[in-house]
Amino acid sequence: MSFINNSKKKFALIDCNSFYVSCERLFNPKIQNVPVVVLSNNDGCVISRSVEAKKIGIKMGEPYFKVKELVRKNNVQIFSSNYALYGDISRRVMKVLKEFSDKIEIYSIDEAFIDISFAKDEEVEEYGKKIRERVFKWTGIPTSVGISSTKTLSKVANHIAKKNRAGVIFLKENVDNVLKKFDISDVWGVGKQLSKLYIKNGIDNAFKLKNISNTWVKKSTNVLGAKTVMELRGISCINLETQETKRKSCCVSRSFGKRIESLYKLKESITTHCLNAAEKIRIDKQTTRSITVFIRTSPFDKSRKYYSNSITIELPVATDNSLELVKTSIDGLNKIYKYGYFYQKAGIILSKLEEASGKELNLLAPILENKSKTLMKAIDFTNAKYGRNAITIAQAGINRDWKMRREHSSRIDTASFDSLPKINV
DNA sequence: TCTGGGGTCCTAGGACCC
DNA sequence: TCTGGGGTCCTAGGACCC
Repeated sequence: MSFINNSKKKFALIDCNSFYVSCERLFNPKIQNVPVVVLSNNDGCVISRSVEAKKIGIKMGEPYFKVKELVRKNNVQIFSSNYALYGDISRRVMKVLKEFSDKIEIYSIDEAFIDISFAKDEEVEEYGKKIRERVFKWTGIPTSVGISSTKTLSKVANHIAKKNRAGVIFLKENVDNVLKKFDISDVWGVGKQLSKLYIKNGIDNAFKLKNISNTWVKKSTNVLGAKTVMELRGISCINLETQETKRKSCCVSRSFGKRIESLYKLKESITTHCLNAAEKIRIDKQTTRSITVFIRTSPFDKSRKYYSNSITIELPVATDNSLELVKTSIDGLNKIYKYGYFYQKAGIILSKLEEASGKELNLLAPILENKSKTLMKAIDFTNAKYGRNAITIAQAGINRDWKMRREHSSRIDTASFDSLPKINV
């Protein structure tokens, strides 16, 4: 089984350039050729940068407050993240890509692998160009395309295509010269820790990694490390995941706009997160058997004592019922809350998710069960129609002064008519 | 003053069983 | 005083990804 002939495999990785920035640019002609940055939730960190912003020296993941001076000096355009918009544009991009191959793996919001093994070597680059052109024409989003015989190598190709602004890069044979110039920490699957380990052992580029011994890599890392090495050698062992599988856990968490102390406010936020998570799993027709509640103070604040704690509660019967989940999570919160700390973040994780179709063993009351199902349906319907949290429960709070900051939102939602720009004629 | 959020997979080690 | 060995299952925590 493991000796399939991979020599003719071809993976194309299509990755949207500065995706969030590109989405904002779709609706704002004024920000086309100027430095633009999109911030994470709470306007915390830089998570997307235009080419111009990169040139100025704004780093990925940098806290916003650290680059404020740079932003001011260079008149950088700032946007709070707008995931409703990005999600919608992403679906449109993926729809276009599906026309090029039905063997597609949507890997993240802004990138997808497709299998184009059917293309001949001499046609591949042309094909890549065609993909780029059509995505751009139909959605307005610029992309980079990397093509090679393994997913890891197509990542390398894509990285180079982005850096060179080449658009399309096809890495065929003789990749060694490319790999020699490819930084070890840029290799897909090599993170901070592995980089450290490799560099300590003199392996500082992808070529050296490709040539280390199997025994060493297996002993020093794990199966994933070994797979990366094989893939650099052109032996495909990370398959295309074409099936859209349901999630196995569901986490909803947020940092607060300002630190909070009171149990009362933590309850509001945990309740809100719980309602949102419950709605998410109901949409996917899933139920949960385990809920984790966690709270913590800021890990960056050295002037105060750090506190972080979590509790996991197993549910006797798998459920998707908001009220039940809220009640359970609040019980958990009561157990881990400590007075006297300034909390920065709270969240919940639903795990052990199951298909909702499975029979629930609630002997007590099928009637009760039905009633609550109807209620959940009504809540979901109303919230879908009138906006998230249109219907909520009192415990989720009304003021919510802990809500996250979003001071630079473009307020565009391509999936909602209400937020379409108004034109005066 | 101000540092995101949501996932997956792997492994070591404990619990348990015979 | 001496105190097996091998197997499975589960979980917490770590590392990685975007």
